[in-house]
Amino acid sequence: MSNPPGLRDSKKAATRQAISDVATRLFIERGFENVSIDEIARAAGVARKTVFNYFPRKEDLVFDREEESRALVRQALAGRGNQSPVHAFQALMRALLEDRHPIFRINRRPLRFWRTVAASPALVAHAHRLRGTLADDLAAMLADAAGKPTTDPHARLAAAMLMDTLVVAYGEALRAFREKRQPAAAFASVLERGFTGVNAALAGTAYV
Amino acid sequence: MSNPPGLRDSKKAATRQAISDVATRLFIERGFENVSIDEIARAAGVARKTVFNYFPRKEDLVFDREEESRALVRQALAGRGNQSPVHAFQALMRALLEDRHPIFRINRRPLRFWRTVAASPALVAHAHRLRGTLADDLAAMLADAAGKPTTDPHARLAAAMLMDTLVVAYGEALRAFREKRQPAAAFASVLERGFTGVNAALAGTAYV
DNA sequence: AAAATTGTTACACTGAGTATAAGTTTTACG
DNA sequence: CGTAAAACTTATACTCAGTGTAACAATTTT
Repeated sequence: MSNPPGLRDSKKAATRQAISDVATRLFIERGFENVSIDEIARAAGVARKTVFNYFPRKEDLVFDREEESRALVRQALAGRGNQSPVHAFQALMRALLEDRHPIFRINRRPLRFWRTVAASPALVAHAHRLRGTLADDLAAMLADAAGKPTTDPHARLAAAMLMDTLVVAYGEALRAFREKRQPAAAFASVLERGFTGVNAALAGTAYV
Repeated sequence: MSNPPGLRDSKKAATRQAISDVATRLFIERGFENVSIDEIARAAGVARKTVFNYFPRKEDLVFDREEESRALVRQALAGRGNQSPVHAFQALMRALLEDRHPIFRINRRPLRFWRTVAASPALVAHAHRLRGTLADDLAAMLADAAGKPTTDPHARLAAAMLMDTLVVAYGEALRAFREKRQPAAAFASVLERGFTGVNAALAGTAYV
């Protein structure tokens, strides 16, 4: 499957990284809307088309780590043993928090990142869109794990509420960090409230 | 405040309606992505710029009733007496369902509408975006009603979960309608589950 | 009936995103 | 090795959404 990297692949990785780095810098300096793909291509010493090659939409230059989280969840649900799908998901989140997993990294970088996002209507819109598609995916995974049809409303409800919990908890953790309070405690507090809600909502179904 | 309509205003309303009707028809016939603003303008006998005058973004030709629902909620929260904000919201939703309010209309029209939406990635994305901004607005309204800062995480959690409940319940009602089951019952069933979850999540806060 | 408002239009422009074919570099294979 | 196939990059040209501006036309006000 995964052969030794090879010159081509490492060049590709380098090009992709170069474009991403240049774009990130420009976006932070001047804001997402005020940087054109042309500029990014020029600054990265690459053709306009090459940028689109790696990042089909401009927003992908900012958000390009969806797949990572999806894989994490899929994996956790696959290896959940006889635990219920929702509890497996909740256990995963608690573990990620406990292990300080990079996906929940709470420091100055994501703070700056989300500040850049908040400053751009297009990026805020894209973030909402991502939340939506991730919730849809999670719903399908939960339904699948419970052996229900992928459109089961209980799965959709559970997935959406779990996503909300994560988003709100993470946002609150960042706020706590900014205000020099305890981020992990803030995160956990919202997390447990949300989980309590989900468990109550789904009581009596195959998901909890 | 509201003077008699006047020729200008009625012409405006007519133009807007004409554009909207033409666009709706074309979108249903050929799909959102396969109809350009130019075509809509031509078919409506109006300048391209006039279309953008009434509908700043192409997606607004499809979704243009956000404000309506926002007003409904704002109104309910304003006149809630000594009821908690979340319960006032829940009571409103139960009442809208009970009264067969047009906003929760369940028949062939919204079914076709959402089929058109589902067929277009851009429209699905926009629907997610709308869900997000409506949840943000609701959070601000709830926080405001409870006398908390607009960024209160509990308000955000409640608002997001309430939005999810509505979206999933409505989707399930449409599905029930399509499958000739009882839409209202399906709606109510998801609604009450969601509300139970929200109430459990927010227990002990100022919101329930 | 003239003047002031306000909506419509024509024109020109920017920038995202797509299509295609030609040019380069890497890899695979004899 | 050296050549051919595969894969990435590039140039070019295009479509379409969305914005800015100023001229124009219709309505409303006085």
